Amino acid sequence: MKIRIVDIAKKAEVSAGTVDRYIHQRGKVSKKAAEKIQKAVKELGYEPDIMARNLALKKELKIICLLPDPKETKYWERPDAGIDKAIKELSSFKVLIEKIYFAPRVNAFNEACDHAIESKADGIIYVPIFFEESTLFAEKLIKLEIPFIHINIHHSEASPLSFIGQNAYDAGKVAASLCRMALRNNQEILITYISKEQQEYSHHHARIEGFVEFFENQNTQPTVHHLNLKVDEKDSIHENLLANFLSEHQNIKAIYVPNSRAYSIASILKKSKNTDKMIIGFDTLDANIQYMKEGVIDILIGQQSKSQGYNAIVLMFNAIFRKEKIAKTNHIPIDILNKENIDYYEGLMR
Amino acid sequence: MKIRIVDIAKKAEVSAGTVDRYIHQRGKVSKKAAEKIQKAVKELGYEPDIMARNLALKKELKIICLLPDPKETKYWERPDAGIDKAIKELSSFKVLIEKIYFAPRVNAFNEACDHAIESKADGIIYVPIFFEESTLFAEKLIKLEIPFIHINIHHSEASPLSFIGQNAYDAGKVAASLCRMALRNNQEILITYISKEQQEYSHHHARIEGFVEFFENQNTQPTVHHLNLKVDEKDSIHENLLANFLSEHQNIKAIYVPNSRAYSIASILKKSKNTDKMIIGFDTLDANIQYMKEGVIDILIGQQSKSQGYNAIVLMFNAIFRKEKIAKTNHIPIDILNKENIDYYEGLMR
DNA sequence: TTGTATGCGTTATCAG
DNA sequence: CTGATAACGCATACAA
Repeated sequence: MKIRIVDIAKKAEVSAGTVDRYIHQRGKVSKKAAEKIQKAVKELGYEPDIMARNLALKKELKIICLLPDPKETKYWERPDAGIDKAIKELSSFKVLIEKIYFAPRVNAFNEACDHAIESKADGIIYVPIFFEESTLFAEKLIKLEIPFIHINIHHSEASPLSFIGQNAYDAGKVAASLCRMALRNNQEILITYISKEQQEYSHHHARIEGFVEFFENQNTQPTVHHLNLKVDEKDSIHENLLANFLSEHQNIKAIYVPNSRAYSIASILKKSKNTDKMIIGFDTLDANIQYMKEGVIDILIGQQSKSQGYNAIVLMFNAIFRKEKIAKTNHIPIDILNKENIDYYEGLMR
Repeated sequence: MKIRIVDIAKKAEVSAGTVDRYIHQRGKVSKKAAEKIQKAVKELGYEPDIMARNLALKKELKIICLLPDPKETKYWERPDAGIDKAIKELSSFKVLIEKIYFAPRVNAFNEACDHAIESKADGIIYVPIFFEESTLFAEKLIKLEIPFIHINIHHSEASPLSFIGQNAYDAGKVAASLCRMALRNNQEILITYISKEQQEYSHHHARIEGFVEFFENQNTQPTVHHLNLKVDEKDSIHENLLANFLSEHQNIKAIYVPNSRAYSIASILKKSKNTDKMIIGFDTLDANIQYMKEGVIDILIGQQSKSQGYNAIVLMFNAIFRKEKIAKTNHIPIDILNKENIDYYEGLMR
């Protein structure tokens, strides 16, 4: 049978109002009353009725999500879609979920943070894309006692309520394990990191580390080359650099791209009809998927981007609305995708 | 702003009761009233408040789940766990979820079906493990107008409200694509199907078909051998059969097990120190995972068993409680698992 | 065929 | 500090 507030009120010989004040520690309750109520709660085992609570609630909770503008970086479309899904799903609850996009630049990030703080949220979800600024922001939030969750990028020094994302180091190892499976003896590997000037991300480096260190524990260790390219350079420069590198190192049979820009390498190789290389990259951007279906990209590592956005919201909701304690880290699976299984990816997330 | 029943009642110049009767088509409503209400609903856009509805509801919905006894077939532990998760999550709603286990035999299945029908459920979820009996059961349910969902095994002839599970044929292709990646020229493949006497499942055969047909579309086609074993036979018989087969066909480098019994092949190969074969199988049973971590099994194809159970319930709940229309087929991703990513599998499902 | 009143469990307000 | 009571939006029983 269901225990209601009035049930424990009767048992404790006080009124429902007092029980409510005790349970939610609002207003003052005398010691005598508190003790009696505590006893009654323990004996009867009260569980609040979420439905009734939500119906009676006056003010609504506010959750703010800060994320890089999907218009600027395509990757963020999917977490964004996940957030939208959560918004729809939670629409019958009294929660207001507000999204703030920021351009992937330090000052835009800072502005967004300030804006979020002004909005007086009950919980904040953000992507700690800039290390130091994120730390600063976290300190402010802690001072204001606003709980916050990190998604996608690991940054435990800011001690968020929870982190939800992939273990980048191990993701690199997974990529390496697939290279090892496919490569023959003496074949070599090239790691191409295409990044913006002065803007390399720690999780990309972790993916490289994991990849490299995987082979250090193997019996036979293929030669691993590195080639760093800058996003701002012209395509033709990349084409030349890559072509030269590959012709100097004829044994390279696999190219590892530790961020979502595999499509860019794929485009070069496709143009030059250099078709015998294996490409392995990250993230299911449309462009990546397209090249995978054409057979240019062989493997993509997926990180369930949509589900990350979705679950960040749901976690925060459960934490502040239902007062559940949530896990400090929520590691997303490291998904191996190829031409054959890509069509089913993130199936039930729609 | 939120539109309530009284809002549209006022607009339509009738009482809330009439609106309620119209919306839920209970009781009679005059044509004039119906039209006015319809117009008001269209203009204002009414969305029922799930919370308030649930609070006011008298009787609770009943959902029954029929699934093979996890005690008899280990595989079913995970869908079962998923069902439990859904039960917990929906506990604040007025739904009663009842599980019925059956031993994996025809008469036990039939008994369970009868029992389910007697229980007068509002929705039934079951595993159509026996083809003809499932068809019969489906016909009864249709006659009784009880909606039902199939999980894990595809059986569209019974025309369930929805099917949730993997595309077995494509899963076979995924397995094949990984073999192709790993195999060198001239290396051969062995398919071992370990089944019970007179009890082969169509989805296992589909996994074999998909596997075989994948290679038919490739340039170079490895030789594929077949070896069928019966579960009831002694281990030693299997050991001998396999040993003989492998010594007769020295070029076999990969063994494909189209059901969850890869551990059984792994155990044989481990014992005989036959360590250079690649094993690829299905499902993350503890035994399979164990052998994968030891390096005996190389690849497992996962089908998110827990999430299947969980989502079956949630889907049914949404269908009958929130009256959502749900997709006829819900294909689960075809997950590629190896030693490196297995620890993160089904991460957020806990 | 229609309108109205009561209750679901909680929150929030207000008078004691 | 405490108790009583009116919402919240909907379902349901009953009266008209």
